[in-house]
Amino acid sequence: VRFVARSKKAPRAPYHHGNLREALLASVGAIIRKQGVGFVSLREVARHARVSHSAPAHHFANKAGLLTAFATSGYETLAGCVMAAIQAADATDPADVLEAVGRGYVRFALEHQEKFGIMFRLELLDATDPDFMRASDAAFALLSSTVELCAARGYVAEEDREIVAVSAWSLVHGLASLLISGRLVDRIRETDPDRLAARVSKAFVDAMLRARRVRA
Amino acid sequence: VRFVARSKKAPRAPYHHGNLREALLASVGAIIRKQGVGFVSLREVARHARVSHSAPAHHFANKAGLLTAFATSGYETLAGCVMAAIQAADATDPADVLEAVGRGYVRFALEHQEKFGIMFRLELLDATDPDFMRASDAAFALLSSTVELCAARGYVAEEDREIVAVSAWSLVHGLASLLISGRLVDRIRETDPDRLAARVSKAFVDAMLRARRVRA
DNA sequence: TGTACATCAGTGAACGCGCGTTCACTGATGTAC
DNA sequence: TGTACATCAGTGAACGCGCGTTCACTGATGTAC
Repeated sequence: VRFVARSKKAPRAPYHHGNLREALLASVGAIIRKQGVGFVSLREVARHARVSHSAPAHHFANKAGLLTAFATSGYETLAGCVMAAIQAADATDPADVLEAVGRGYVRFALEHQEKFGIMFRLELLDATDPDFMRASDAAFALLSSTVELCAARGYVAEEDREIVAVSAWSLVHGLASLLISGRLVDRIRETDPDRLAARVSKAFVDAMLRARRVRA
Repeated sequence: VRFVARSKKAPRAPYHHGNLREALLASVGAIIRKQGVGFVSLREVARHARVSHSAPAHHFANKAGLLTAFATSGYETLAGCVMAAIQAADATDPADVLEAVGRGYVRFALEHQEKFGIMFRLELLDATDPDFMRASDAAFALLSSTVELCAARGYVAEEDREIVAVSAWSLVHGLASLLISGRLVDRIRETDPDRLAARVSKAFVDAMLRARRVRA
């Protein structure tokens, strides 16, 4: 009797969650961080968010929809990290900005591995989702517009613009991937990833842009 | 009756496969190529190789063992592709060799996507397997020894050796990953991946090595 | 060359499990009047 | 302010499925004598 009375008094979990959509997305991240992408299932996500296994269906059409929304938030966070790095650099020279973009990209990947690890797994996502496309295009635009600015200031010859943009993206993407995969550890002396990213970005911009500047 | 007679005459599949281990590894590749990594299961692999679902257990301890053996063969193929590219370049200058290494790496990744796509997924593998470690170390040694040769010939300052090696690896690894992920398509004009890889490799070696050579 | 026997390489049934999705339901909320 | 009712956001049982692994088995091969 006392038990029943207590349970009546106890603050019952509300039937309506209030912000389940966001909570589910946060659960996806927590599960990937703790256990890995392979452990993400709709049921596990629901379990983590403490709702029934069929609750997610009210917010996402299916598993791919959930993961796509999660990846979309990843591209938004990426853009935010890159912009934060740009602003922190407080640079007027676009070559300095490009260096900051590189640092921001790698930093994002390492600080948000759970997001980075799924953003390029198109086979798990619905790549035609409009929000997803918008977010990923916006993130890519930060890089390519910086390269274009560099070209406008004479850092990159017109015909090299595309190669420089692709190289820059490949460089930081590869560095982040290798760092996360663990294949780089024990093969290099520089143990601080932020410093490594900064050194790699600087070496690239020094060699590919600053040293070959066509005109000021 | 006639049916029975025919089935008796028909060349029965031999009870012993003969080379099941290799056939299973080939099946892994075929399944990834046709359907993707997510479709690889021990049962599907056995089905593809036309044996019972429990046959693989005689050749691999478990699923991770099968995938690790497959990834190991990937690192061996990678080393082969890189060496083939080096020999095709017929170069004496180590900077030219480094360019060839880059081309070979990307070419391997694109021609053997089914292998590349699993070689860095350590969470699926048993990374402590001695054969796996040996094969991946050997592949990495091709790159780092080329960079060391470049350093010995004055192309890279002593203190930059590590950064150049990491940058080179990151660059080609990132380029291959982005090409495969499809995030690069429609964003660049150069549609031939081999040519793109050659241009990116050349731009990198030109800027990071040739232009900054310390001594001949 | 023949035979007995150990070993190897398969088979197929069975196990327990977690999955995505569907469906009828119910509690909570918001709105029209 | 109160009430009827539509809509929204959850629940929990049920479905059918494929998975990895185990196990007792059997056919094929190799080896000792």
